[in-house]
Amino acid sequence: MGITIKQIAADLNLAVSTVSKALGDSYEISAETKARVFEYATKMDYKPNPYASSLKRGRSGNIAVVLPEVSDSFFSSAIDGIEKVAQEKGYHVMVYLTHEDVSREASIIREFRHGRVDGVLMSVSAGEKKPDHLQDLSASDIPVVFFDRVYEEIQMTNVVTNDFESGYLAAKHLLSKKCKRLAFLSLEGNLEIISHRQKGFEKALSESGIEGREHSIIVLGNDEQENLKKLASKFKSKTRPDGVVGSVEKVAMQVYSTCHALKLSIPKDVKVIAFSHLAIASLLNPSLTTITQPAFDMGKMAATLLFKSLDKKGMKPETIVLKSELIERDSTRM
Amino acid sequence: MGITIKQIAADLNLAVSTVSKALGDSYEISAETKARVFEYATKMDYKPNPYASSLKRGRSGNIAVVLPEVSDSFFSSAIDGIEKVAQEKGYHVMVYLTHEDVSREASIIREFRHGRVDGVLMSVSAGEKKPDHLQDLSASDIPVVFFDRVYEEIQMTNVVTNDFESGYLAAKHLLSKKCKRLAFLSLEGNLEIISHRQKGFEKALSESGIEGREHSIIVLGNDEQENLKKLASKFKSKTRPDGVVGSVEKVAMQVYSTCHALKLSIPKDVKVIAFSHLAIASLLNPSLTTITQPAFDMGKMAATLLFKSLDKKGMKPETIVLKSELIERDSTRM
DNA sequence: ATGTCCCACGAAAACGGTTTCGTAAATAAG
DNA sequence: CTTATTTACGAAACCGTTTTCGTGGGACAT
Repeated sequence: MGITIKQIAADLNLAVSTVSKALGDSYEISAETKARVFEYATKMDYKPNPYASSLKRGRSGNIAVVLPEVSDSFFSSAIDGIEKVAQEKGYHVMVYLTHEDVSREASIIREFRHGRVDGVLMSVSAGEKKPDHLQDLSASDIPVVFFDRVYEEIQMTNVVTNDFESGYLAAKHLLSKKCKRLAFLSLEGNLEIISHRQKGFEKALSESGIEGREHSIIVLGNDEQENLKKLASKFKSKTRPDGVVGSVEKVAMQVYSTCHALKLSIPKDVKVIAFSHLAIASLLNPSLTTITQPAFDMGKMAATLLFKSLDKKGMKPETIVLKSELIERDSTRM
Repeated sequence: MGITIKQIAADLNLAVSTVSKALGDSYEISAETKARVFEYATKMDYKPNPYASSLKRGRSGNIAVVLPEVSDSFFSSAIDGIEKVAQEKGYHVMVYLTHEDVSREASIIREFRHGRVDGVLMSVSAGEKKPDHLQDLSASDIPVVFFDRVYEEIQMTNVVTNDFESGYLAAKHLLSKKCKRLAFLSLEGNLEIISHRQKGFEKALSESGIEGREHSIIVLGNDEQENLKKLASKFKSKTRPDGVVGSVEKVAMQVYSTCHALKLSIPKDVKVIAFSHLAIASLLNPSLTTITQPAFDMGKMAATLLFKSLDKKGMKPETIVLKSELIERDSTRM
C-alpha cells in the first residue's frame, strides 16, 4: 500500500494531526510547515486511505448508477455522460444492473442505505409495481436522481424527456404517411415513461378522428423469443398493422427481425418509427426513423443534479425535461 | 444511517466484540447468544459499515473495470458478464472510461494503488505506448486481469480471443469472394490485439501468393470526422479496395457510412467483414458479416479469474483464449 | 510585571468495525 | 479437594483519518 499520514508525521517529526491539517490546507498551520508536508507527501505519492476518510467523514466519494441493462445504447450513452461528470468531480461510479428484475433492484438498493455510495442515479426497471424499495430509498437521507424511467409517485428529482409529446408526434408522423392500422409496441411492467408515450400516441389517434382507422397496443416483455412469436402472429394476421411505434429500442429491433423473417417490406408493408438512441439507426436496413433522446446529456444532467444536491442537502425535487428529436429516415418514407 | 454494532451491543447487554464475533459465526460464541444476536440484527436490518470493515480488513469489496468506452457493444456486453459474476460474489463494480486517452488511463490507475478497489479488470486504451502505469499496476499487490486489449509485455492474466487466426480467416473469407484489393482498417495506437489481427490478415494474403493482388493498411483514429474523410478519399481513388476487414466495430460503421455517402454498393463494390459484437449486425443495410467475439463470456471469464486470484494470492498468470466466430451475412456475399 | 490575545502545533477522541488477549466461570482430570 | 482445561465472553488495541480541544510561547496592551 501507499504511505500513511502517520508515517509522514514520524518522518517529519510532526504530529499526525498537524500533517492532516497541513494537507487540508488549514489556517492553523504555518506556510512553512505546509510546504514541508506538501513536498514530502507528493514525493512519497501520498493519497489518503479512502476507507479511513470515508469512515470519518461519512462520505464515500462513490455514486451508484442503477440500470435495467447496459446493452441498450440509450443506457450506455447515459453512463458515458454520468461518468464524465463524475470523473470531473472526482467521484467514482458504481454500476448495478437489474435486468428488469424488481427483486434484484430492491436488494441492490437496500445495500445503499448502509453507506458505500453517497448518491444514486437510477432508471427504474419494469416489473410489477413494487415501489416499497423506491419509497425506502427516497425516504433515506441519500439523494437520488431518477432519469428517463422515473417513478412519479414519489416526489424526487427527475430527468426525463417529452415523452407524451414524442408519442404524439410519432403517431402523427405515421398518420401523415397514410398508415391506417397503427400499433404501439409497449413494454410490460407499468413504466410511466411508456404509458406517457402511449397516451401521446392515443391522443394523436383520437384527434385524427377518421373512422376506419384502428390501432392496437402490443405489450412485449423481456423474453426475446416470446416477443418474436407474439410479433410474428400479429404480423401474420390479416389486420396486421401498417405502422408501428416502438416504445423502446429493443422492440424496434424485434420488429425488424420479424419483418425480415416474414418477408414484409419496411416501409412498404409496415412503417416503423421507434424510440431509440442507436448511433447506427441510419445504417439499418432500412434506415430507421427514430425519436432520439439526448441520452448523453440526460446522463450529464442527472449527474450534475445529483452532485448539486450532494453539495447542499435539502434541495427541492425538480423535474428537468429535455427534448427528444424525431429524425425521419427510410423506415417511414412513402 | 443504519444501526451500528455498538448499538446492538448496548441493546443486548453484550460487548461489542461479542456481537462482532457472533455475527461472524465465531466458535467462541455460544449458539444461544448467536441466535439472540442474529435475530436482533436481522430485525434491525443491520449491515456492517463498509468503510469500517474495509479499513480494518484491508479489503473493499469493490473491483474496477477500466475500459476505453462503453458505447461499443463489445464492451457493454463484457460489463454485463462482469457485473453478473460480481453480483454473485457480492462484489461491487466501479466503471472507469478512458476514451482512449492514455494519460487519463494512467491517472485512473494511479488511484487504485491506494485502496478503493481490490482488483482490476482492464482493456487497455490505444495510444502511444506508455506502459509505465501498467507496469506499476502489475507490480503493485493488487491483482489485475486484462481482457481483449491486453498488454503482453507484462506477464499478467489475460483473456483474449484467437485474433491472429480470426484476422487470417477474415482475409481468407474475402479472398474466397474474389476480392482483389484488400484493405485492413487498423486503429492507431499500437494495440497488440489489432496487430495480431493484422498479422493474420497479412499471412492470408502472403499465402494466397497470387500477383495482381494488393492490400493496404488504413490506420484510423479516434476522431470520427477525420476517419470519414480519410475513408472517403481512399474509396474515391481508382484503386479503392473491394474488400475490407474492420478491426473494430466502430470502423466498420464508418465504412458503411462512407459507402452510403459515396453510393458504393456493399457487397457489390465493396465487401465488408468486421470484428463486431453488434446484436443487430443482421439488421444492418446490408447485414454485416462479422467476426463475433464472445464478449459476455469474456467478461465472465475475466471476472472469474480475478476473483480466483483474490481468493488466493500469488496465482500464476495465465492466458485464456476464447474463440471468435465468423458469421457470414450479406455484406460479403457474391 | 501581569494579564490577554493569537499563533502553531500536539494529544486524544472519535468513526465502526475486527482481532488479540485476558479472564471468570464451568467442567474435567488428578 | 486441588489443578488443568475448556467455554463464553469482555476489554482494549488497532485500521488511518478527521476534528475537537488543549497548551506553550511569543506579541501586545495595561
